[in-house]
Amino acid sequence: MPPTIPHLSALDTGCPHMRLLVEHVTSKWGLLVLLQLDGRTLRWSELKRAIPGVSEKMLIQTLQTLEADGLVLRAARPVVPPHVEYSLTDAGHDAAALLAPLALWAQDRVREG
Amino acid sequence: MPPTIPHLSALDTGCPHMRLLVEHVTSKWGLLVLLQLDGRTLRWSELKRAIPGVSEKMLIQTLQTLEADGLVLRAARPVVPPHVEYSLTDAGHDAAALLAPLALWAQDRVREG
DNA sequence: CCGCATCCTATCGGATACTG
DNA sequence: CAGTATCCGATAGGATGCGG
Repeated sequence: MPPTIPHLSALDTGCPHMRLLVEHVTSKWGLLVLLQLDGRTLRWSELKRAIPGVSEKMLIQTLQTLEADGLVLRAARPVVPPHVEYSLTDAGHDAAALLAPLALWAQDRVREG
Repeated sequence: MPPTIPHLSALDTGCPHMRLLVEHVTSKWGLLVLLQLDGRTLRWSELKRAIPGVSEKMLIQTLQTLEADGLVLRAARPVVPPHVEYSLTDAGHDAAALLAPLALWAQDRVREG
């Protein structure tokens, strides 16, 4: 079986920065947030409802991490009560596009076995 | 921006089994093992040398997890001293094929920012 | 050469309560 | 509504030493 990429020539598999970013987007809630925001904009409360089981702490923390990574866009309107919308940046959409097939593959595999 | 997949219709984003498998293949050492074994067979000691910084405990543990998931194949020849070879199953190769682009994307992103 | 067992610590992540 | 603050248990993962 041939390798998927021209073997490791283009990839520094040990790079810690790359690892960190991968950890962020594949983390328990990071993955769900990116998939939920793929192709649409959601308010904080909508996002929370769309991801059953997530705690407020983890949702905020995950969103802040992904925002710092430049994957998630936070748009706050200064009204009362507060109105905050989350969406994906172009880079975030790229990430979602890479993660969706991975999630689908994993789901298909566990359905059989 | 249109969604990457026909929105969440085919994907149960909350499925714990799917999550677990994703965690395994994207884990700190799981990712590196799959990429290193992509397209070639390595002995345990070779694999350890190919992944700088990995402890024996984590390497074994990771390999056993991936083997239990049906992604890694362990072939032990009953000689002394022991000779054990690791390679990818077809499913493991599929996983590597999905992970390599993700790793490359992450690497390209951290190089800029 | 390959792997198991034990200890130890840092971090992840859940529960709860409080604020502008 | 959209967070912040604090506590606390579980686990990931590193260090070390032993065994066939």
